[in-house]
Amino acid sequence: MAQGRGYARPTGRSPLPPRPRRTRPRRPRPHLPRHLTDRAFVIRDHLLDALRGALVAADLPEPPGGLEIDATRQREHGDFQTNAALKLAKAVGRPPRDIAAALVSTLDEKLPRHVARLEVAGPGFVNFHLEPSWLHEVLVDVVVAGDEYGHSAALDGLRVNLEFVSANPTGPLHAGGARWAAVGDALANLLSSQGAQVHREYYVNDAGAQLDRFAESLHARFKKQKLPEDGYRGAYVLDMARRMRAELGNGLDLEQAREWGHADIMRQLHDDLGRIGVHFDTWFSERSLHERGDVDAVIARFLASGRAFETDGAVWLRTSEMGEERDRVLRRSDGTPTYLAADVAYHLDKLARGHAHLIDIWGADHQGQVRSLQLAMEMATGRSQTPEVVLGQFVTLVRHGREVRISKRTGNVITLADILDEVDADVARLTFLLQSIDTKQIFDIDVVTAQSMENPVYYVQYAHARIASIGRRAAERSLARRPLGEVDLSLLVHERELDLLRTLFAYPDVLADAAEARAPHRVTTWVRELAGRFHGFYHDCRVMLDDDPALTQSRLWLAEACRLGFANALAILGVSAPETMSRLDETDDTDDADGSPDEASDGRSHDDSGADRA
RNA sequence: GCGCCCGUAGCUCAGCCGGAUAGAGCGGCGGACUUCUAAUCCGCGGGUCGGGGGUUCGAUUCCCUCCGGGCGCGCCA
Repeated sequence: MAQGRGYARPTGRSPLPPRPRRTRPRRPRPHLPRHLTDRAFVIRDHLLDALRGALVAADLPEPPGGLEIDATRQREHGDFQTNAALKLAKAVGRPPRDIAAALVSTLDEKLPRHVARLEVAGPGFVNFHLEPSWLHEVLVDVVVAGDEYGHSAALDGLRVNLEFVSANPTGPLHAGGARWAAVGDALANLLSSQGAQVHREYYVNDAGAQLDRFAESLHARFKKQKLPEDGYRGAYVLDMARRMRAELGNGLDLEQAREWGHADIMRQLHDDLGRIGVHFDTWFSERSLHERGDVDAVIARFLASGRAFETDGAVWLRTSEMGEERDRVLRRSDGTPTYLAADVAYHLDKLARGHAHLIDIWGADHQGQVRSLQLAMEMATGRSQTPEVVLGQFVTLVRHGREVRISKRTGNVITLADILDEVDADVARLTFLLQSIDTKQIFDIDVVTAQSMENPVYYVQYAHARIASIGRRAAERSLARRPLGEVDLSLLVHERELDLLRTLFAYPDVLADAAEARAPHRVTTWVRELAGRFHGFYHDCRVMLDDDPALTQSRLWLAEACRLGFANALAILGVSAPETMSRLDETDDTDDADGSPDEASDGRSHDDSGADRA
């Protein structure tokens, strides 16, 4: 990530399109006393400095690719390790263990602060075993950073426009769209944690034929006529027709049905997204682009600049000049602009509104559009890789052990609202954030609902609630945390305690890496680990000890540091951090009750299920 | 045919820009509640990291190839 300070991070190929790199030098935000992000690297920089000194003293060059110091994976290997000797072996023509031994003996002359001992291990690693004191400093860092713990200024001030969901307004949001809602919102939080100014945006495709067809279906239902050939036959259309009649009475024409239907769907989308805590800054209407003439203007500009040409009454963008196999149509021979033309106009508008970096989260079925849009944007602006498109794989809904696939067109879908009727929003959100968006997700309704007591959400929330509970107990005893400066943190030496601190130490890296990789699920992975470690600590280490006020104080602070970690990570994921958990009784007989087949998937459903994927 | 994603323990998935004996949850078996909520903790069993090459001191991780699965390559959105 961004902290390429002191030690080199090789610039590897990322599987995703290039990321905005921090262009300005890191400058801490003024209102923050001091970031852990900055301080956490102190230990590594400190060790690197020492190591660099040892290299010089031993008359060794910097290893190719730079010096690296990493946290070890196994406790027996100490706290940090360097592979410097391994990397140096070939260049210097000496066995790696010899080099490592030389480094160690030099370092041994004056052990760096916090270092207990050094050793040569394995093929030639140098392992740093540290005193727990360094972890006690981590605790201080966490507490000092408070709510901003782990945050960074890496993207300070960068204006990011993040478009997600953007499902067609032809039906309620289904489970597929819900995944992008959870992921997009968490990604927005994540980028904000790195200092970016993130604008959440939903593109409303209210201009195309899809909406016409939907309006026809609604009107047909309303008039109890048969549906058009490729109409929308989902039950929700019937529902809507019923409500429309109740609200507006009989005798509506198609245009009225269209307007009412559109407004109603928009309200549903807004409400359903609100139920899982997702709120957009802008709902951008595609129709408005056409009405303002932006789409025509884009086409005219391409024609004027010679980047487009007219043949057989259609306008083509010369993407073949960009190394593509074929050109792309901007305006059909019937005079109507293509989806691409509108999309270009839309993304130009985002730039014009001052957003420096554009990110779109789309479902994998829209992959075919990525290149067209990016090339067209490059031809219009000279900027490549704009927008950055994050593609996510589908959600497969499973119920009663069977995959259920149906599109909005052909029948019912399991909507987000349906899911939220059975599962609380926290469970839904975290479930969507459990795994990488590169893998298709199996959303098993029965597992997510019935088995909720073993859900990771509760595991994590319970850990947070336990901390709150300790706080309440402490308050009952009028036991308050004393100022940190008066507390002897060196009493924290239990392996459970140190594990917690190591986990907290890793958090700034996790956040920064997750943000850069556009992978919010990594935050989920981290917070689950923190929860696991906290439960272990809680079990083995009693916090409030009547006969040991000093240890009690340091453990209260440790618990507080953990609380900050939970609150912070859960906030990024958009999951609540409850103070209490309602006691689990034997009351809920987890039976599966209902059955209705369905499925859904799509991301930026420019169409929705366009041609019936089923 | 070409492109993108995936293929890790019975199941669902982590494993970050290569690092030293591959992790978690669920499921199975066996333990721990007079003490801050046992929605917890501890132990056991379980893996040719899809197959095969290559790069490297070192590959689950990078490259090539094959197999399997998902998705995409329109004057559709």
